[in-house]
Amino acid sequence: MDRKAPDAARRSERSRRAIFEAALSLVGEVGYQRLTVEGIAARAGVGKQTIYRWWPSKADVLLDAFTADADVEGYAAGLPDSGDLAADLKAVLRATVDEFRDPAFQAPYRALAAAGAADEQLSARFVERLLEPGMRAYVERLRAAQEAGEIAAWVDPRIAAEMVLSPFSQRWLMRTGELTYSFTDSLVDTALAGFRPRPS
Amino acid sequence: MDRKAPDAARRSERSRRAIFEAALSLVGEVGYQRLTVEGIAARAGVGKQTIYRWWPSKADVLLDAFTADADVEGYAAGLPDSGDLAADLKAVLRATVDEFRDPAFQAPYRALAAAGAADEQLSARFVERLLEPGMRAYVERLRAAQEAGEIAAWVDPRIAAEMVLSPFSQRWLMRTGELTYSFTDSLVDTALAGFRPRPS
Amino acid sequence: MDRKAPDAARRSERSRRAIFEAALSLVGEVGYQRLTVEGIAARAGVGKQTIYRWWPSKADVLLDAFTADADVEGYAAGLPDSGDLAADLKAVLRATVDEFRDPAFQAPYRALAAAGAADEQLSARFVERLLEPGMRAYVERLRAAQEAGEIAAWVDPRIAAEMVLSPFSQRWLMRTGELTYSFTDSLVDTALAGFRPRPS
Amino acid sequence: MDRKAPDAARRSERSRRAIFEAALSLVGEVGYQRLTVEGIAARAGVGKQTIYRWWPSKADVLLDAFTADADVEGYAAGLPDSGDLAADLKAVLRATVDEFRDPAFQAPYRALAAAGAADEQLSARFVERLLEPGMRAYVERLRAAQEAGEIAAWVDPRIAAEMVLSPFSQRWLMRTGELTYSFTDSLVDTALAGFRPRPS
DNA sequence: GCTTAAGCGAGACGGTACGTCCGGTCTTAGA
DNA sequence: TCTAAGACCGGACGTACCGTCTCGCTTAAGC
Repeated sequence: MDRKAPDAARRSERSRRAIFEAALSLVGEVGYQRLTVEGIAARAGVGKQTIYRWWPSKADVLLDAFTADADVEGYAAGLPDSGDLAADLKAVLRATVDEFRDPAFQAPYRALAAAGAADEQLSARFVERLLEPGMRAYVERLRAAQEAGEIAAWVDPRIAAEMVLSPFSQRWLMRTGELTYSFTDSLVDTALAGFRPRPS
Repeated sequence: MDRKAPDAARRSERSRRAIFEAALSLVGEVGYQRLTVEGIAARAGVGKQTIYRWWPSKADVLLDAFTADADVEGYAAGLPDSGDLAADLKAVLRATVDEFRDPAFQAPYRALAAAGAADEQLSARFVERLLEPGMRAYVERLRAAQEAGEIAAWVDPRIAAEMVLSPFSQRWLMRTGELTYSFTDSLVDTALAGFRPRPS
Repeated sequence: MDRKAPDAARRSERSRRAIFEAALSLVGEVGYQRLTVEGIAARAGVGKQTIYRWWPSKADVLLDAFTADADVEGYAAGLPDSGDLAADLKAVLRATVDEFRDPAFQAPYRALAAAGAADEQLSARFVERLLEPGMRAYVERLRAAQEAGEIAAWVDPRIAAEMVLSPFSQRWLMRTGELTYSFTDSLVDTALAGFRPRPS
Repeated sequence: MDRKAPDAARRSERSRRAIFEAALSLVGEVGYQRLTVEGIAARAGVGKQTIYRWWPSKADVLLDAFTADADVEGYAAGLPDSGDLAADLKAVLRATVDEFRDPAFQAPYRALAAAGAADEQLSARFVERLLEPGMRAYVERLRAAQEAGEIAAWVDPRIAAEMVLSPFSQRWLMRTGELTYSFTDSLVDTALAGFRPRPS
């Protein structure tokens, strides 16, 4: 029930891209707090109204900008399955450590996470588009391992996935600890040790 | 490094308390984004300068307000130790679930977490004063269990604590899942299953 | 030299008028010292920025407000010339006495005079737009009288005009004496007595 | 009916002088608008309350500071009387031109005049202490000249004095013209020409 | 000479207004 | 009709001073 739905067919692709680039570069330069719609419009060479016409807030611009860049990257293909669960998880997590250390990736992602933590509406979109697909890939890899007998039947793959991923996310988001390969390796080892099927 | 340090001995305790109460009630009513220094000052019956004299930002006001209220509450005493680790962890986590559902607690805490996620300076204080003491209590309870032989020697209590706590924190902060007793119970059971000493 | 010149073509005439009316009514109610840009904006139903966009200070708002009202009124037409110089000057000065006793006229005019006395930049505009046109009208009427032989050739009309007008202005501005018809009549009589061509 | 009259006997002469010096130097450096009580107190090394205890406003401080310096200077002795009225007036006015060109004199005097123009209460004190004594000296010199037969009996010395002095004051205060010796000489010549007793 | 009450330097306090920044809406001209 | 541009109303920012107040300290007067 918006005032009037703009005609998407007539939308300027050039402006859309310019807005994304401006938003991503600005969030890296000045941070999310000082990222402004006016600033984005000015750098993109675009009128403010062109932003407000298509997005309700700077957070939504950033979310689209970020996913437009990154949506191919994703976990669409799922996690690798070499048959060795521990090795696969460690490899993926080490890659993730690298990714989260890249400032160009970190700045907008952190901004979105922080904005999502504060805004329930936004967090729904953030989770759906960024967090959930990743988590699902882990859950499915764990389920596959379970079917292959690598993991005990009583283990809930969702809980297991969260036990591996959340300590990483938390350390990164709240800066409660360092993000090292040894940390992620330990996470995998400690978790999998408990999930192995028991003789008993 | 500051322009000039105000004289803390002359500080008005009345104003300090009024500011805390105003900040906590306002953040609950209007949320963090619309929480303003002006609004706090107005509700507290205080000049804006009295806030700016003692705190650099609304986030710092809120952090002090929250910890002034809560700093006795804390984990200073450590987690209970009944000898039954699983029962103790479940009880504490269930209490935490209740706490995080209380709007009066949740609003300022979430605001601080979100602000900390975006601001490195702030997150250092947030972690030190709120997150780390809680985490340490878990780590110590786990270490005690390890010494009592309930947990295998190879387990790193810090990693173990994060595997129990972070999934909870992450679900709450990012709203990636429900916070139920059954969730926290599952976390404890799944984690501890893997940590038990093995016969082998 | 300004940061960026606003586009005068897009200016809101409605806002401009509302600002003038607010400024003039407020200066009458609370005086110049307590006249504030915020107060003007509030009464005019206008954002503060709309004032700062077009005027550098409250004094400039008032100057424009006053002259917008009064610029037709003025001495554009010159002083009356009935052939009887003394009568003409007395009539005009008596009218001026009445005018300067009207609070609606006096409040903004006095405010501008006081602000101009303190601020060289402002006084240049104040003199050019308000004082000088009036003075010029007197100078020209005196010159006409000189050509008509009513005034001696050696008299400098500018000096003569100041000798008639300045005592009046000074009494009013500094409150050094009463503004009565008999005072202005005396001024005219005393001055003209000396300017008459002598038989000698 | 003040709250409580402070005990003038215990007043600190050192502070009083320091305040005067600070006020006069500051008004010269930053102008009257940006002259602040806090600034005066800081430069004088004095508490703000020490100023508010003895003066109701910065204008009153300045008025006292200025007259404390200048009250000997004054016209207490009256104008010189050499027997040649024109010469005496020209000499005094030329000296006054010099004085009003001295920045150390001009800054506080202009500030007081401007503040007095805006504030009726203050202008009463300003006129009484600074303007009126000067004017009275002129009136008396003119009366003496009248008694000596230099000026016609019908001339009102007060009007005559204002016709000589006010054009000067007005030019200076409102910056409506230059302050030159030739201007003041012309004023004297033009005025006195009219006041001479006539044969008729 | 000792007490005590005032003035004093200092500066925190509740306020008001400043001039700036930006949010989100609206208007205009151009493509 | 969408766009670039930007004026508009509104409201919060962080700062500067206002005039009041309270704190110890110094200091002169009166006991």
